Amino acid sequence: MQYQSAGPVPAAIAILGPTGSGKSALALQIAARLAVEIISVDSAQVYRGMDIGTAKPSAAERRKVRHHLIDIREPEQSYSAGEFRADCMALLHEITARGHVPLLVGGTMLYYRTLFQGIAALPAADPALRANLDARAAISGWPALHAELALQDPQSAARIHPNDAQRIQRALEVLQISGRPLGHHWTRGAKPSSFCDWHICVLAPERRDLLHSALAARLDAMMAEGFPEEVSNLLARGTLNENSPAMRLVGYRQLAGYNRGTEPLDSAVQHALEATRQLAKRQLTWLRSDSLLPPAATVLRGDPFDRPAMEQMLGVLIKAKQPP
RNA sequence: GCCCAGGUAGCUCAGUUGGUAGAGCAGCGGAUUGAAAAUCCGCGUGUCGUUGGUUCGAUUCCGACCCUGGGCA
Repeated sequence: MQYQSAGPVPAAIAILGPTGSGKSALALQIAARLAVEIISVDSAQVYRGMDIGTAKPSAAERRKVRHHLIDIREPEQSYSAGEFRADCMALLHEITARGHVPLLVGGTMLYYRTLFQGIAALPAADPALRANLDARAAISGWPALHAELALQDPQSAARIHPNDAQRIQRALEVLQISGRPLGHHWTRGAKPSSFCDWHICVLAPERRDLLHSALAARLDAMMAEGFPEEVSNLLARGTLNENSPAMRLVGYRQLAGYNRGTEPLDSAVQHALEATRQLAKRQLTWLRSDSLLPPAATVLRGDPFDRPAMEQMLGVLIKAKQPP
């Protein structure tokens, strides 16, 4: 609500698609014709020093077009969907005030969801509390904590699977911090998405096999650019372990095994590729879901491997956004 | 050439004392509210190497052949 008084309703463009579907390339084509600033909607590109494996835009590209929400955290830190929403809302207004068009580019669909569908006003994560819950789970197991949740917050317990450690932990965390179940907060916090006039480009490959070969080629290129060195540099800091959010990222997690000597390189690379495909599949599931996009948006869907379709999408978009 | 061990799902393998088979991984589908590139859930028909034989019935037992390892020559 507080954003309605912040100025005119921004008109923004958003590009969504699975990893490797050419979001950045399309963004640069748009940037060549419109005065845009890019907002990265990517939970991995927030980390400094994690460039190759996150397919971050190059220094040259970032010099050409202003990018936001890249390199805003150290790999030891965490970022969150809630923080993203707040940061992004502020940027939408700042960029609009500068007379530029905000261009959102990324594949972190939960972040988009917080923008398009709103997010409840929930207490932030509490590391000490999480450590405490982890310790208890190590002794009695997550199903036991799920049983405990069932007593205090039956609604959440019914929704969350007993094996889903992360969500059980979050539900208990919210309960302990606020004394209220998750559902209580949900009914109060949701915000509408009508603060923005959205033009949304959805890149949805028709053929999975083409996406898979693009992902393989991109991983090869990352390896040639020195991805393993990037991972060993991160591990050399001595401050990261397998539970750090940054080291759970696709590729980094698998190459860390190679770096520690527990896995041969070819096998680590193969597993990294598989993890990338699985990520793309989950992103495509989001794109098929009807709980992601805002109801009132202008949505353009296209197959990124279909050149004419992409040209047409670009043309429609430029025409719609060009000032008269 | 001989001997031994294998040949079962895309891969690695289990199993069937004869009644046509199941795990892990991969893959596919789904969920997704401050870790989301995370986390979790669901989905298993495959000439059981080929071909003969025995049998009511063979992937299973027997023979031959083919292929892959290893050993001996």
